Amino acid sequence: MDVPPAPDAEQLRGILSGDARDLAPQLLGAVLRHESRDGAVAVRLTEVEAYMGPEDSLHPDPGSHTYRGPTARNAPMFGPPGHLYVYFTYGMHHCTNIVCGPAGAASALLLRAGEVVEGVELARLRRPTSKHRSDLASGPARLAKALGLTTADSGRDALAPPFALVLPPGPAGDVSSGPRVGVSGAGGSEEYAWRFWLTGDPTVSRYKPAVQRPRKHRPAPAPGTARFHQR
DNA sequence: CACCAGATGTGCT
DNA sequence: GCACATCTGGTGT
Repeated sequence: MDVPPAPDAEQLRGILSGDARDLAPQLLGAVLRHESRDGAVAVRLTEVEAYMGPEDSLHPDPGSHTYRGPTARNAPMFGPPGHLYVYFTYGMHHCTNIVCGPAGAASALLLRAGEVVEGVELARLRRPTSKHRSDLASGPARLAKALGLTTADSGRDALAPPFALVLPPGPAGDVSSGPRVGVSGAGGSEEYAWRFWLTGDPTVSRYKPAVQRPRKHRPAPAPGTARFHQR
């Protein structure tokens, strides 16, 4: 029985140059591996979310970090596919995306959850608070922590050492979809149901709707007052 | 299950 | 300057 050869890194990059929303189901079941000085950890992805860029005029994505254009932080999202976009949030967490789409088009898949399939001991050391093996990478910041990723890894190529990405040979299982987690405003609505997960997988993070923030009151400048910059 | 403190980079004003 | 954040873990009901 001939098995089609696994795509090499550049073929994989070609695949990843597609639309993140179409790629999401293919990435479910894929394995991302990171080898560090401390050892290797690999995660089989079970939950991802697509984020698009401002250039998608049909469906500009108000939930995306790129909605208001390029900045120093989101620059990797505008770069070539197959690279990592890692950002820091809530004062103590990192989240990891794999960049999709051709260079110049900002889109990515946020890695929300997975199953640690290699380096469970190291992942446990990195995540001492996890009580069960299924908790090790069950959430975007948990997944980044288990893989040992920080903003220092943002922009690095996920398809070259010390990283590796392997797609599943075929569909990994039934895929469900729904609104994205933690995205406030319209970007978190059913209209942007760009969260995808393997139906019934125990490592998928528990759904939590975005916290509804009462629009913070921004005092209007009193009439007659002017603002000017220090210099 | 609900609620909430934590702690700081980032981008808008 | 300051509000917000693609979240997590702990506590209490």
